[in-house]
Amino acid sequence: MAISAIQKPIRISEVAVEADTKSRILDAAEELFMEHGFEATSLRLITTAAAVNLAAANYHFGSKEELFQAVLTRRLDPMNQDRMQLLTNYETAAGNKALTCEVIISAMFIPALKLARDHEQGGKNFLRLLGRAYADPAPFIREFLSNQYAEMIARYRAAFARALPHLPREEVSWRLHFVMGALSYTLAGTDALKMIAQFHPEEVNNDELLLKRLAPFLAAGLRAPLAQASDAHQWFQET
Amino acid sequence: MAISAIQKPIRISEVAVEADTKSRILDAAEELFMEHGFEATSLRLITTAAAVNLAAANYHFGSKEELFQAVLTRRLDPMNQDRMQLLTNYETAAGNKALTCEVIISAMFIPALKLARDHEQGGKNFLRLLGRAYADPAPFIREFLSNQYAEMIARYRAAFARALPHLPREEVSWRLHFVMGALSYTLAGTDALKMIAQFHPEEVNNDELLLKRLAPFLAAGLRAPLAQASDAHQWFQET
DNA sequence: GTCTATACCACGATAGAC
DNA sequence: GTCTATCGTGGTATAGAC
Repeated sequence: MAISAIQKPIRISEVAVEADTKSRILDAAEELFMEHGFEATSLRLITTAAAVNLAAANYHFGSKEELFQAVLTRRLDPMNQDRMQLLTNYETAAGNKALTCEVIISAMFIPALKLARDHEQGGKNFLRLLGRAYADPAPFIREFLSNQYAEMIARYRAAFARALPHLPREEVSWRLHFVMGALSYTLAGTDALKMIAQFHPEEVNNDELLLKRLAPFLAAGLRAPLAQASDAHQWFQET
Repeated sequence: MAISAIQKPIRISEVAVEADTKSRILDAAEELFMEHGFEATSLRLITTAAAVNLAAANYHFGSKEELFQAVLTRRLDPMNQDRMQLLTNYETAAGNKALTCEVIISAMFIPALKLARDHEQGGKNFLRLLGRAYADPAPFIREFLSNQYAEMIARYRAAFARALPHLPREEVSWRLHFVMGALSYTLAGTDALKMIAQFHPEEVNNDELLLKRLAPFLAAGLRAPLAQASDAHQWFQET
């Protein structure tokens, strides 16, 4: 579950070695992908920063795409494990009672915040990388995330369905989709914020404060009354 | 305001000419950018599809980036004009009274729906392209959209601030940010939907139905009570 | 098994001929 | 305006050294 379980462990016979080639590539790639995005980061830049040969990247990871996936997996996998564990803990504590939307949302956010704070500086940028990847059109990224998230999404959809028993299952799925959208967009942001308003400078990069604002917004949206067919005219009849 | 006002008009002296080189490039680029995204679409692919020489793209548009901006501007500019005009109309009709969140949201959505329906097939995909561009890390895209949206965003922020007088201005800005995020993510989606649930097939590509679900969700979020400092513990104290 | 040098083809861009 | 030729850089495959 820890990061070390995913990286190739250093062989015991070696004592106090430098990080091996594979890890050095992974670290350099993470930093550069976070800074410039996937397409704008060249393998030559990565391997130069890692002080390894160009061909080593393809040798260890197969392709640039697989290297990118390895970078994401290393942090994403533990975070999603945490999310599901936290949800299980909450459900156990609640016994037969359904969880509230707020509690479910906090189970999604807390592991993300932990990641952002654990690797101070690095972790915060990783969330931005993740948010961007979530909206990336590249099929390999979409498919990869789809697989990485499938189990977690299913667990959360079930939890929200219990918390919102009056909503049709379809509506629950849509609203979960909106929640994921607002979350990833918000995490990817910082640049987008500038176009909307001037904030207190210390707030823009404070993920905790950011999510404290986002969570009530989303919880209220989740609890919104189901739109009736008779309401439709007030939205889109005109023009 | 119409699209033809932005494209270079065909000179009157020519009768029933074929679309000129510049327009052919623009049309082919729009279709291919929508299908594969910016980075994955090569100028060689575009110029081949448009049946023009490779160098013609750079001659007419300067660079691949500027060609992309031209593709966006052609449809985005009229849409944002429509949005602001619609908001003005609503405000005039309301007189001194503040608009409701629902009405303001509909002023954002209706022009997007009009675009999606006007150029059937093409327009729908354009919204996807737009949603993706909104989350793209490329600096030139972020800066371009920032400029394109600045005026419209300012108008809407003011409208929401009037509709939500009890909220601090900062909170209004944040919530508008969340609204834009959920909207663009939803528009960019279709792929992301698959990871969340199986829907009625006819619904997945029905933008009108989609926005009818999104609008009440967002309106409820906008009206959410402001989180008190004393509420904070229930969100993020743990772990 | 690891790592390196090198070659290959596609890309965006541009200079110069027509 | 349009085209050809060419440049530098990108991802990738492979042969061979250790």
